[in-house]
Parts: sequence; structure tokens; C-alpha cells
Amino acid sequence: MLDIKFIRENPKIVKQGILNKNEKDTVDEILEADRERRKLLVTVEELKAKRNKVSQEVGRLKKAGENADDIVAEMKQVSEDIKQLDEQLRSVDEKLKELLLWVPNLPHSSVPVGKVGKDETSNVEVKQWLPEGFLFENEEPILDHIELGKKFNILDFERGAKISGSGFPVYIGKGARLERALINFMLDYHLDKHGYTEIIPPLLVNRDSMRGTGQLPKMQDDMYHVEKDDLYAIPTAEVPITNMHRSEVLSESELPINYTGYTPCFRREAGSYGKESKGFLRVHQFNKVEMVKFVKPETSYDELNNLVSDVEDILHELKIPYRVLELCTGDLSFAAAKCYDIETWSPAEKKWLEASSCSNFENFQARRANIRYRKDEDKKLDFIHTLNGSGLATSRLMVSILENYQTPEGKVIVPKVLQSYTGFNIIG
RNA sequence: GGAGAGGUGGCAGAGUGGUUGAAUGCAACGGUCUUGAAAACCGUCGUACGUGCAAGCGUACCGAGAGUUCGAAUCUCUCCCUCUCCGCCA
Repeated sequence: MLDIKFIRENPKIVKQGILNKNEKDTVDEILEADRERRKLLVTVEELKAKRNKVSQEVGRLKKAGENADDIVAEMKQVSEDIKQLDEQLRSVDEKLKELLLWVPNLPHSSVPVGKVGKDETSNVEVKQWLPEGFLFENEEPILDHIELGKKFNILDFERGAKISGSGFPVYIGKGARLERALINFMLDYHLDKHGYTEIIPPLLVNRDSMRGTGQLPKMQDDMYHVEKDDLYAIPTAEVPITNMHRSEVLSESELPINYTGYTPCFRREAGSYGKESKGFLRVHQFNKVEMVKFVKPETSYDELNNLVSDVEDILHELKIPYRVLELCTGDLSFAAAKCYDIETWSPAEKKWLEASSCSNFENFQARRANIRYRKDEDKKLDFIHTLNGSGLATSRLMVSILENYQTPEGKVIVPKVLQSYTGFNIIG
């Protein structure tokens, strides 16, 4: 959520940011509601001040045994007016809040501006890393991850569709073990090498949590919702973990807070059928190790770099070719001010696949979720900055691992760092 | 699912419907004392919004919402949450 004062004072900047993000510009509507709200507020507060004052006077008069009927009658009318104005105010207030919830975060000034219209072509590749001996062109025929999954009986998309519907993969035997190895390896690495604290959060969360991180109201249709209890299945561990500190005041000395956690993630992906939807490329349930940071505002861009570097470490260990993209304004998510995507290479698709997204939300989520810290220097409260990054999503990563680690003999080698976790070195 | 108890400031804990934003204690912060520290003593010590160049002023907030009243932390109703016990269950 943006600060209404900031919008009031910088409408042009806000409008430009919204335009660059291809979101709906409601700034004028907001300013109008804000003006109306303040006008009503001044009027009603003056009346309330009067009521408070006179009511005290009534008390004094009655105590002294004097008659107060006249001013009581007058105050009765004032109270009636207050009641009406309060009702108007409440309605304007609600409208304003709703409008504000739909305003996206503004892109950081360093973010490349995309062309008008939803556009990812202005994303900038800032880095590419390839393991030793890697070639983009393979001499031997390459099987894609679906064929490999079938061949070794380690992945079963058809049975997943039978059990739940398409997009719910089943992992079998060595596939399941490899998946679990990957999760454990990544978690252990972040804990031991990067110093994160592990969280196992709830997978169903309430409305306030979804609003806090910015999924609601915009992404309503993309989420699984348990109607009976009004709970949402998490689309990412970002939601429960960031909301751990919702409505809390943290002390400066405990920042930065670095959490990591593994959870399944659930996404309805409404309306996305047909587009890159085969196998693991787009699923309704997948596994992800997530990293979440709560930091002081002045450190958040350094922390964003740390986040990307923590993801890269994992890929170096796994020896998976990847590239880092700096997203342009048109490709930035609703809540992000700046974001790097990390994409891993799929030799069968001959494509880069998004396996991680590292974002700085600045104080956008902190405002929505009311997460603040008390500064040492002046003891004042301020919003913290939140960041998160996938470290990483196993589905896309699994595609890259299976496809990149194929041997000419038609087997798949388990990446070295995972072997102690899997207990086997080869599939097939 | 059934029964009961409770929700007040960072915490603990008062609060006959009328200078109560809220006693008191602890914690925290500043100071005096001390070679230093502790103790003791003195002082400060909520947040948000609005308004003003500013000092300031105003309003709201005692789980949430509605009601009674000139006036509600205090009375009434509804809801939410937490805890305890019983039942069911992994």
C-alpha cells in the first residue's frame, strides 16, 4: 500500500509508476475521495470537540445542582448531526481504503521501463552462468522431463490428473526421493551457509494475511479458497512467513530477520491453460523453498543482492546453467519495487525457465501488514522493508536437473551435492 | 461439536457513566549520586489521523461492530479471538 500522503503530494510520480506497471490509474479518484474525507473529518471533529466540551459542562452543572436542560437539548441535536456525518465519513473512508488496496507498488527508479502494454521484452539479462563444459547444442537426442519421468517411472502426470486434476504431479520412487533431496539440500544450505532461520508455516491462511502481502484483492481468482472457514491455500511461503510479524513492532537490533521455509505452493493459474502448461512447466501444486527478509529500509537493496546471490550459490552447487534477469516495469509484480528473476536452462525446450524470483517490496507489504520497527536513534516507529526470493522452486529446477544431467547412455546422473541426500547416484 | 473463564498501554494490573489516554508496579529512556556499576532519588515515557510554517491544537482508539445517553473503558446486544474442561479425531 502506498502512503496516502505521498499520493497526495506526488500524484504525477504515482501516475507514471502505475502507467509503467500497466495497472489501472485511479489516482484522480483517490485524490477526490481523500479531499472529501478530510473535509468531512474537519467538520465532524469540530462538532465532536464541541460535544466533549459541553458534555463536561453538563456534568459540572448537574454536580452543582443547576439546570442544564437547554444545552442538553442542543447537544442532542449535535450528536444527531455527528452520527450522520460519521456515517458519511465511514463510507468515504471505506471507498478510499478499497481504492488504495488496488494501487500497485511503484517501481524503483533503477528499474528499466517497459514499453506500454504488458511487455517482458524490456527485461535485461544481467548475468549468465554456465557450468564447465556446458553446450547449448547437444549432439545426442535429448528427452524432455516428461519423457524421462515416464521412462524411469519417477514422475506421473496422468495419475496426478486422475487423483486431483491436471497440474497436480505425482512423484514416484527415485523421483520422490530426488525431490525430497533437493528440498533438504536447499534448506540445509540456507541454514548452514547463509544463516537463515527455518520456518514451517501454516499452509492455509486467513484473508488478512493474503491482503498483507498483496495477493488480495487482486489475485482472488488465482487462489484456492476454503469457503467454509474462509481460508486460502498459500500460493507461496512468502504469505505466511511475511505475516508472522503482521501488526508487530520489531526492535532495530533484531533486524535483519532472515527466514527460510519449505512449503508446497498452490496456484489455480486461472485462464492459463495451453500456455507452457505441459508437465512441470505450469502446475497447480509445486514445492518451493522460500527466503523472506525483514530489514531496515536503508539496507533493502543490498539485501536484494544478497538474496540473488544466495539463490545463485544453490545453482552453482547443482551446476545448473542459469541467467539472471532484471525485470522491467511492465513485468514487475503488483507488490514489487524491483525484482530479479533467475531462470534455469531447459535443453529439451531450448528455453530458459523461471525458477526463482527475488523481490524487494520496500515498505509496500509492511504498510499493508503494519510491520514496523522502533529506531534506536530517535525511538520513532517506521515501516520495515520486506523482501523475498524463491530458493528455489523445485518443479522448474527438476526439469533442468533431469534434462541437463542426461547421459549419452540414456540415464540421469544425480547432481553430486544431492547424492548424500538421495542415497543413489544414478537414475536408470 | 458441548460447557465455562477471559480480552485494558511493552508486560503485569486497577478502574462508583462525567477533567481517565487511562491509577499503581515492572521494564525502557534521560539525569543526580558513584572511581565504575548496582541501589536509591528526580524526571520522561502510547499510536494513528487531521490541522498549523512552527510551538501547538483537535479527534479517535481500553478485542470488533451496533445500541442507550448531553456524555461510555464503565450499561445493553451481536460477533471475533484466546484459555480451561468434556466429546470426536490424526
